[in-house]
Amino acid sequence: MARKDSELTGVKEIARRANVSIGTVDRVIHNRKGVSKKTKDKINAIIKELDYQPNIFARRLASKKQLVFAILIPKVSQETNYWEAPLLGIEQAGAEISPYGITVQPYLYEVNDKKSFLEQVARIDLDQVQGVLLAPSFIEESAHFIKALESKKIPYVFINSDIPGYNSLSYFGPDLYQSGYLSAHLMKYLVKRKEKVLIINISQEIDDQHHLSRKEQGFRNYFKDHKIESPILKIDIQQTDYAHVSKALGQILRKEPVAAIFVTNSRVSTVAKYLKKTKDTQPILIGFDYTKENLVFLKEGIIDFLICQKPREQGYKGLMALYQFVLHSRTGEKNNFMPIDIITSENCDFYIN
Amino acid sequence: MARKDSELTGVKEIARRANVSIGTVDRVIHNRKGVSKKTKDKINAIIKELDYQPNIFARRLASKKQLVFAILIPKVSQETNYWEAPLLGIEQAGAEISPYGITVQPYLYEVNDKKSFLEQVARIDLDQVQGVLLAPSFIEESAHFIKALESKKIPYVFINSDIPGYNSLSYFGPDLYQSGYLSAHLMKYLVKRKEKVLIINISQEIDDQHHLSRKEQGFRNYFKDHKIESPILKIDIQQTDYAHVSKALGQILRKEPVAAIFVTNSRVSTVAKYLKKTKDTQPILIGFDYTKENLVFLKEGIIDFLICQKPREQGYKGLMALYQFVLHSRTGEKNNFMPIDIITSENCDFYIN
DNA sequence: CTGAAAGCGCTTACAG
DNA sequence: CTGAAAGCGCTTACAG
Repeated sequence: MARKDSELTGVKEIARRANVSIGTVDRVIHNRKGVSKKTKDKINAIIKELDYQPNIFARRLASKKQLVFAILIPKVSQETNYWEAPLLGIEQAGAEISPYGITVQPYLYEVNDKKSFLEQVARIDLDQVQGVLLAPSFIEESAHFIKALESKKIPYVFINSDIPGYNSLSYFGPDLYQSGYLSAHLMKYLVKRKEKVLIINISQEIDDQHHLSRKEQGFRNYFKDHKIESPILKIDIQQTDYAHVSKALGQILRKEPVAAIFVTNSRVSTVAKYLKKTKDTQPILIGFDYTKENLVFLKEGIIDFLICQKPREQGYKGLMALYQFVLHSRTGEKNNFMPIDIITSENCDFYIN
Repeated sequence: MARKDSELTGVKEIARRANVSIGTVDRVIHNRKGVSKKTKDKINAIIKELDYQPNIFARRLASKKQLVFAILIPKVSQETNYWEAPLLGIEQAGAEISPYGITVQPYLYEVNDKKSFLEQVARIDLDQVQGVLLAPSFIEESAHFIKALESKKIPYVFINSDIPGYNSLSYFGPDLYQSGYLSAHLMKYLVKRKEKVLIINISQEIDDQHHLSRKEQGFRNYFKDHKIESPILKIDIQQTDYAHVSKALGQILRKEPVAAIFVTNSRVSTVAKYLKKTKDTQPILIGFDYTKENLVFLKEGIIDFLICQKPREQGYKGLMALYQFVLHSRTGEKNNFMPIDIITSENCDFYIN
């Protein structure tokens, strides 16, 4: 039995109401050119009126082309295996969405190397990419790339650190300020009144905008807010290799013995390595991330606390957010702050990224 | 231009090779009857040889029927809002997979009421259901239901507690034994040598197979393994209302003052309520779950530690596992133990289910 | 037990 | 600027 006209669904019903062919409807839906403003407006009105939701099965079946998501994050380096976890999460999400015709293409840069970041960016062909998941480690270089994405209307998601003020789809990672603030809260329990505390930033890139600075601010503000009298020293080390770090540490620690040290990133293991070699009384040591190197020192008792923020989940959820948006136009929360997990030698064996 | 025969894909290629129609191929793929063994075997061999993966877009487009997943979990009760979290996770997953033609039907039973469990089970029409997500609170009653599922070949996933020995697709929840074990580890730091510790089970159903017993075993075994000399008392309270619990507590605590109490489930708030009213020295109190009631007592310092195991994630991941299996024949890990999070008044505001 | 045909709701050339 | 038709890879009656 033939369907009544009024029961048509989808493009056919739209076409019928607009008195055009489904081809024209398709053109309007995809914002392709070659449609008069008049018919375009008419069709759009009907789409709105019907609250038309395209059938994704039909769409993906008819259009054989794959969607490509580019992943721009650091590669695992000799210094740290931190970036293994996000990649695992991304791979899992990638496997789950691959049946929907999505291909994930990783572009991995050296974590300390702006040039390598730019090289990877150059390799991405934006005409072949429908979404980007990135860790914007280098702020200026990222800004440039993001402009290109926005002009092509390619959606992008930040993980691990964000750059406020951009129109990213969403962000999955720590609340940097808050994680510094919580570290200070922990610190409060561990140092006595007026004992000195040292903040260490170890990174090639350190400036006021930078991610590490936001953690430092959180840390300092906790001390301010709670009127803690311990003086805060601070040192920036812009060469990340052990030789440089140990030299810088030696200089300051010989002059200024401190009760506790707060390292603003995963490089805490480098500091631990130095402390282990000195026989002085060991200061309390707090740092970031569940890396292989850090775990060793945590279990040895050199590192006291690690703050960790679900790196694996950042990758997984970040990619899923991209998928939800590109395939289903579904947007979730913009800022997704990971829980601030406190890892000690006692609970580290149970930790799940 | 006509395609070369060898380029056919999917059912058409299978049909060509087997010298049958695609209708017959479809029958074999779906194990429908009415195909001679001979052709069936031939087709199955070809499917295997080609490693044929059905195109889910085409499948879902052609077959207009919805898939239904039944959710069988407790409803939020007056006594505890624990089950709110899993339901939220389930709803989120449900929203994400609804574009794929999946409908989620909740069947919520009273957490303390076997009859209500059976009533909900009776409401589920197994001929209309393609998967089940359940919290098997009542062991015998669940066993019966599971048998029905297995005879109909309906896949099912456990959350929150499992029943070992069944052929569930997977389990998302605590490692019950381990969470008892970790609780004891915590306890070790908090009680002095030879001080008494009290274990409290509050539940209508308590027996050797039961979930609570497995936590208790873990707890006891930690003490054994580590030769901790504190004597362990234990009490089972099978009426969960405050009147009964407080009476039972009064009886034992008047006779036997204890340094610490371990409540094996979320009912710890009932114990806290009692302790708050007595003016005796307060024992250390450890229990389970991030419920509204428990949080109040945690912040007041009556409850010292809450063990929490991501109830929201259990629901989300459980439903996703069902979806992955039913739509993509993808199976993950069978046992998915949630991390054992330790919540204190210090970090409770940062906790994410 | 098996086949031939229609149709699911889109996209993609191609024709005008 | 627009339309008509073929086709994506399945499932679903229906016919025999």
